[in-house]
Amino acid sequence: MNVYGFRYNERVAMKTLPVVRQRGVCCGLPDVDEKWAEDTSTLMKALADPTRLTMVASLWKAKTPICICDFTAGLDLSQPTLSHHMSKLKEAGLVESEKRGIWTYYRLASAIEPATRQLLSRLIA
Amino acid sequence: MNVYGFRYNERVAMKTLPVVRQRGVCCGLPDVDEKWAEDTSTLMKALADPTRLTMVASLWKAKTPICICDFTAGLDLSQPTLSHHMSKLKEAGLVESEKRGIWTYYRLASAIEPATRQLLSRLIA
DNA sequence: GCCTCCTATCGATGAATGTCGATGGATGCG
DNA sequence: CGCATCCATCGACATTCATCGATAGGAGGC
Repeated sequence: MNVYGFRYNERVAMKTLPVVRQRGVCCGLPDVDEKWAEDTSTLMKALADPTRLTMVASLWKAKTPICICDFTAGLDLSQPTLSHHMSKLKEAGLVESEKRGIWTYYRLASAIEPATRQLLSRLIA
Repeated sequence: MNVYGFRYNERVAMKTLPVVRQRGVCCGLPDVDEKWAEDTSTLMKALADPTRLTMVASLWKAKTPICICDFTAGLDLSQPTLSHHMSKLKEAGLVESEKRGIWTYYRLASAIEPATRQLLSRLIA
């Protein structure tokens, strides 16, 4: 027996893989916080699209805010689609916008959590 | 004019947001590698689910490989669903498996790229 | 005041995804 | 050999999602 509740067969696998364990009995799992999983998956979903990743990376690298029309010129997608993606990023708290004249300028949200910011730096840089 | 191809209105916004720019002309975007976006989004997709995140975190924290039946005991989902999620993680290269007896043991893939591993450590720890 | 441009929203549509029950193969126990 | 257990796969289903065209509102040039 060990901390996981199953027995090892020392002869065959003293290493890592239990070959003999009680059938029908499953071992305990490490504790994983449910809320963490939910929240993190939300963030991952926001980043789980090449277009949105490109947008985030652009805003990350650009020193100047960018508006939708710039993306329509650079990416091969329709304006509604890009607007839709951007609004998802905004909803995820990754991006903030400001309207000036007829343009809406987007930039990385200033309130991004440090952990998330570090994640992005790992991801992009 | 600046490097992005638009003019600033110094009076109103000498800071960051261009208010006057040439209509109908969109500026250049920072270069974002297309393959990077594609590959990264694939990884994000693999992690964009609470169940899969829980699985990865469990394997990350556990010092011992875990089999599907352990997850069925701990998570409130059917065995086919968990098996399906695990195969997605495997397909993404995050997880590897070994069959011993009637059990299939899963663990974090040893070949995970260092960058990805660091990402996970940021994410989980 | 009219026209042009930028953008957000709506509705539709096809694709991807998460979930399950059923099934079958593989393994080991008695 | 018969039976129980673990697991992967299949088919089905409902939900979500990415994308587009159409549209409407807002802002500015002329």
